[in-house]
Amino acid sequence: MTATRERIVESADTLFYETGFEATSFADIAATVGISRGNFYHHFKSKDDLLCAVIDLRKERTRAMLDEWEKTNEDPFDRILCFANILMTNRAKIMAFGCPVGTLCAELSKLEHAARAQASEIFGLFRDWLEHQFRALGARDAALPLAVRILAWSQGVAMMATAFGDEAFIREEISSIRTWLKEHPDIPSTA
Amino acid sequence: MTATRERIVESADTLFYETGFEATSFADIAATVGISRGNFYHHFKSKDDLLCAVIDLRKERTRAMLDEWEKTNEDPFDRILCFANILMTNRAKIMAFGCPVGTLCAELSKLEHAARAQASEIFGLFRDWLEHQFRALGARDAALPLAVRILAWSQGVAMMATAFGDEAFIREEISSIRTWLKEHPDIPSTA
DNA sequence: GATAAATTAGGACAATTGTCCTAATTTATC
DNA sequence: GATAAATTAGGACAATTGTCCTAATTTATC
Repeated sequence: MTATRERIVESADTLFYETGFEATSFADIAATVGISRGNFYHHFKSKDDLLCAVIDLRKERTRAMLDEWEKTNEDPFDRILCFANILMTNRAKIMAFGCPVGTLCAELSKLEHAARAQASEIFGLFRDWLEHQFRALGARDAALPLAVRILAWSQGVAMMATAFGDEAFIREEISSIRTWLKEHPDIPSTA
Repeated sequence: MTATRERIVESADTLFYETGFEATSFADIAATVGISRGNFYHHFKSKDDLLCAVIDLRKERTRAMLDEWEKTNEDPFDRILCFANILMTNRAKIMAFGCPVGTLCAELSKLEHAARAQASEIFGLFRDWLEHQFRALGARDAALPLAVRILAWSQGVAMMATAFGDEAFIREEISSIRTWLKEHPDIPSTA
């Protein structure tokens, strides 16, 4: 049975997000899952191995979320707005713990951790998906710059939300993103 | 003599930035400063106390930097560009360790650390200073939103730089910030 | 230059860390 | 239902953590 393994990854995912990778101990995870501490090494060969499993889970879930947005929205414009709206949907957690992707990348960078590049790939999934949407909107060569721009924008808003805890600001920025999309000269079909 | 205390704070400042607060041990700092490990407690009553001293140092240096920008630039427009340019000036460190202010805020949030609010005040210094500059440019009620917007923008660019390590992107974004400032309808004197 | 105060070195401390090992228990296989 | 395999619990481990204490040393005071 791999149920235990999945429960470990699930708990580690939450704890790594809410308290950080380094600050989360096996004792913390064991207490949450309800298993013995020495039992981890039957499922993972090290804490780094567990981290890799958590990152893989996040990548998988990110792909699923992006697919879902694509499936439930015909208009690429609306799809991009789905992306912007996660700031509002997850506002409580973002204000408390920051963006899960950004904060993990930052922590692994400081630790010079081998999984650093893997974590950045989650950003890569968003970037590529957004580029695809902008291209569908007719942005052509501007698609990639626009994708990174809106990704950076959302990261900036997330950081301000963490620092100042201002929910109204998040709402206003999402509104600004919508206006920016509609009026952008490089996006012919929405202008 | 307080020289030792200052050297401790100095080393801690660098190490907290480059490897994180939690991941930096007294042993690490002691090795850098070249003193005994048990010697810290004559200068600081705890690691949290040392963190407070580091944050105070950063706030002091931020104030000094902002004063300097104000002194060496007549035009508030140029002053704001000084702010945007730190992304380029510190690009190597930002790509390696992220923004020192943002990453500290994020880490302390996750740790639910008492000094969390203190760290956010560094962002507050930038925000208030930027608001002051936008007001000087005639932005009136738009000054505060514009200040937080450009602060968020810089944070987003810093995070992308950390994740993707793309120096050209930083350069392009600073250029975009300049254009944005010049053409913004809420800033009469630059439009 | 003697005396008091400030500073430092070195080690002890209890707690915690990730890791590993072994014995017990559960589960799957025939 | 016996046997093998997979899983788990519990504890040992060496290393490291922040913290504290004491004795030695340096510095300041008169």
